[in-house]
Amino acid sequence: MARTEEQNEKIRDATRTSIKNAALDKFSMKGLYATRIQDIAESAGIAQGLLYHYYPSKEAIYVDLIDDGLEKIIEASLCLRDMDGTAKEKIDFALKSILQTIQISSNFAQNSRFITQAVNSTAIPPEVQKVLDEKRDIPYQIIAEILAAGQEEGSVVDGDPRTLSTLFWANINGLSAYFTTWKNPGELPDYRLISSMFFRRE
Amino acid sequence: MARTEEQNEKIRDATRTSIKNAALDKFSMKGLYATRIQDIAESAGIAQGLLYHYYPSKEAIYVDLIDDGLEKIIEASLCLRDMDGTAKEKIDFALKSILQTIQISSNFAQNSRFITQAVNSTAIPPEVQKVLDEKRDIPYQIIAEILAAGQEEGSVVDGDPRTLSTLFWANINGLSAYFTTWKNPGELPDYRLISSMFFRRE
DNA sequence: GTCTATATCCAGATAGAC
DNA sequence: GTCTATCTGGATATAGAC
Repeated sequence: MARTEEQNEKIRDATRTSIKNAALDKFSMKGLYATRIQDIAESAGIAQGLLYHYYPSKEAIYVDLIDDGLEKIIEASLCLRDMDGTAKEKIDFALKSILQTIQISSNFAQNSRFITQAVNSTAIPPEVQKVLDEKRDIPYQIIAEILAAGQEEGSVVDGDPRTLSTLFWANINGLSAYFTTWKNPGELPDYRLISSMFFRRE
Repeated sequence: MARTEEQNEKIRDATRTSIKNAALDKFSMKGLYATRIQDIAESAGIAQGLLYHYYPSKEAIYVDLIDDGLEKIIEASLCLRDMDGTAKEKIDFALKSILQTIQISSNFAQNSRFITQAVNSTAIPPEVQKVLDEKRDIPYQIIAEILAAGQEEGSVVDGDPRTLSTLFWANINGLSAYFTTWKNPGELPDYRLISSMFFRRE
C-alpha cells in the first residue's frame, strides 16, 4: 500500500531533524571545514548521497544552523529583557541559567559554542557572514539595554553599557568554550562572581 | 661568486621566519583546515612548492606554531609568578598588559587567539593534541598559584583557586576573540572590572 | 525516500629544471 | 635556494538504480 503524502512529509521531517542534529553536533566540535559531509551523514544514519536531497550543499546546512542558533539566542535575550524584575535580577537569572546549560552540556550550550566558533573565524562563506552581520549584535544590544536600565536604577557600575555587555558575553563565551573542550574541566565558577563585576557594592 | 654556507643559513632563516609569520597570521584567522598551504606561501611571498623544503606538511607548521605560542604564554606566566608584589599587583599587571596587547593587536594577542582557537576545536591532529595536553594547563596552574597565595594574604575571595583561574582565562580568551573579529569592537573594558571579581572589597 | 556508484574538482605533496 | 609542472588522494556533489 502506497504511502500518503502526509506520511512522506513526516519521514522527511524526521530525516531533516536527524541531519540538523548531527550537523550541529559535528560543526560545533570541528567547525565547518574539518567536518565532512560524510561525517554528518554517518552520524545521522543515512547515506551520504541522500543528504543532497535535503540540502544543496554543506554550506547550506551550516547557514541554516547559524540562523537557527542565532534566533534561539535572540529569543532568549528578548525573553530576558521583557521579564519583570530589576537589572540585577535579570543578569543573575541569565548567568545562572547559562552556567547551568554549560554544566549539563545542553543543546543551548552546544548552540552557543557553535555560534561562537563561527563568529571567531574569518573563514566563513559570505552567506554565513551576512546572517551573522544581521543578527549577531542583537544579544549584545539587549544586555546593554538591561545594564543601562540598571545604571538608571543606580545598581549597575558606571561605564559604557555596550562595553559592559561585551564583557558579559566574553565571560559566557570564554567559559562555554573552556567547559565543552576540557577533559577534566573542574567546577564552574559561581555566577555571583561574574555578576559582581557589573553591580555596585552594597 | 658562490654563496657561503653562512649566507645560505641567513637566507633560510629569513624564509623560515616569513613562513612562520604568514602561517600564524592565516591560522589564527581561519584555523588549520580552512587555511591552504597556498595561502601561507602567497602571504610569505614564496612558491607553494618551496614550503615543503622547510616543513614536511601543513600540520608540521601548525604544531611548530602551537609549541611556540604555548611557550610564550608559559614564559610570560612564569615571569608574572616570579615577579615581586602582592597577588593583586600581579593580577592587575597581567590584566593591564594583556588588555593592552589585545588593543594594539600585538603578536602576543594573535598568539593567544591562535592557541584559543586550537584548543576550542576537537578536530586537531594527534601531534597537536599531544603538545596541548602537555603545556596548555600550565598558565592555568600558575594563575591558580598566584590566586591561592592571595587567599593566604587575605586579599583574594574564597573558592577553589583553579576555578578562579579558569574564570580569569575565560575573560581573557573571550575578550581576545571578540576584539580580534568584530568589525567595530568599541572600547575594551577597564581591567579593574575584571580584577574586582577576584578580590575582596576594602 | 533511500541507496550505491561515479564524476569532478581541489588542495596537499612530489619531481625535476634553473 | 627557488621555481613550475605534475601526481595523487580525498571530499563534494551528481546520476541512476531500487
